[in-house]
Amino acid sequence: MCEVTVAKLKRMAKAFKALSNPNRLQIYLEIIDQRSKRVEGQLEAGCGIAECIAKLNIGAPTVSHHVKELVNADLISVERNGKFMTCFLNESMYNELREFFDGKTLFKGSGLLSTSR
Amino acid sequence: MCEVTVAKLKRMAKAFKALSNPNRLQIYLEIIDQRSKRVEGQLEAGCGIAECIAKLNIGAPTVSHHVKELVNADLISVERNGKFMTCFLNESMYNELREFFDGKTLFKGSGLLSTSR
DNA sequence: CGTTCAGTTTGATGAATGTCAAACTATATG
DNA sequence: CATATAGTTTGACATTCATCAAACTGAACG
Repeated sequence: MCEVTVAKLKRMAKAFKALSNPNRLQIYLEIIDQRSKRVEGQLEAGCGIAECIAKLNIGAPTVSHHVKELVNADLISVERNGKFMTCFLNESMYNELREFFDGKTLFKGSGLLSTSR
Repeated sequence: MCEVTVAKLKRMAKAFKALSNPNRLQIYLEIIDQRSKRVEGQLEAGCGIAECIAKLNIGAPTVSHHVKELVNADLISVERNGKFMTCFLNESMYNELREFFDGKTLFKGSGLLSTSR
């Protein structure tokens, strides 16, 4: 009965870990920002990785690594667009995170801790 | 103009890091859960650390360490109550996190990445 | 005061993390 | 094809993390 709950907990922890590095968090925010521009009209907005490399003061390999971690945590997805890579927000994960802090969480009152293991 | 933003970003990253460990996340959830019970009537509910030690399958020193990290990230506070320690949710941080995923974030459209440094 | 219960502090240790430089791959373009 | 641009992979390194056992502190209680 708590199997789903434990799985969700681990997924959440993984997402939080991905957002726990300031540089990665900035990349994620940039992607959210770009998405809002897409909503404003243009279809395929997305966020170029090149931009992140240019704007953050860390090297390209590190940005590449961070983006991969965001993908791995299901927070974003990446698509090749010719020479460029474009990042897209994973809306369902974003919603899951929002609900987590909405007080509507499944965990609430579920006696979570008794599922130790 | 972005000083506040960068500070908030770091604070958020720190909070996410504190929630990035499954055991710590479980402790945090237990505290949220206990808080809801307080709202239901009893005044000083809170969450005993002893309970966490009993319910999680990690040792007391580790729980103590995790609790300290949650406090350090401003997610909770701890109070001595005779022989026991009691944990309380930091509501303002909880709200800050909720707003973060509400689309009402300050970061949005603020050209965050150009503040590299 | 001695003991017990609740939790902390102090090492120690193996694992994971963030970063970079160097070498690599893939796409576009002259 | 040669070159440039965008990004990845690999290997290395210093730092941080999660955990534990052992020793400690602080409150209650007989």
